[in-house]
Amino acid sequence: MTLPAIDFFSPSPEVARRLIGSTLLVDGVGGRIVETEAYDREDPASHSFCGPTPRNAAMFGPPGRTYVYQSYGIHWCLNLVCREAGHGAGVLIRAIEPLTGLDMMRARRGLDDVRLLCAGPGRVGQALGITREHNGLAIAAPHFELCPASGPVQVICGPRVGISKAVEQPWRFGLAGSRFLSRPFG
DNA sequence: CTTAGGATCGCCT
DNA sequence: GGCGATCCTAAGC
Repeated sequence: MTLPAIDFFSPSPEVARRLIGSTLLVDGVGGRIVETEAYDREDPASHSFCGPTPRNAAMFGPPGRTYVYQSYGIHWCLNLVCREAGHGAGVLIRAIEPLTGLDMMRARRGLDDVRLLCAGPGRVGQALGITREHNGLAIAAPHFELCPASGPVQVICGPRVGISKAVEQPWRFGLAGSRFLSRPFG
């Protein structure tokens, strides 16, 4: 029994919840999404809060595409754009349970521990080989594979991580009981 | 042109 | 729990 495909025109918290349990591959490497965060316009913690800029342009583009940004000059982080074009909403992929292409991910990360391969947005980017070249691409395009969960998924939520504003919004979502989260839920 | 700071990570104590 | 890495962006002068 397969759930319907994710509607990226939906509000970002809804998409973030729906993405939990989905399988994401980039050039055949990846696994099951176990942690996401939603961001939206009118959200002080969002890159889109101050309006469109060259950097966040993809976030104001069509839904169902990627928004890739670099964090702290080091880490590449992957988002999926939500809502209608021009709105400025997205979902940050924070953690993945590694399933496919383990050796490739180990090589890219320089680690053996499967638990740490994709436990955090920067780690996800490194393990999946995400770079600026991946910014603004359709998630339905050849290099990507996104398959909805094949059954019911138990999702938990809590406050987002690593932000100083709008911390109270419980827009972080996770797969209940997963050992591949970037950190436990409160 | 200059500058401050960030949706993080890894290593230190 | 704290801090340095490391670089790009955006805003200010």
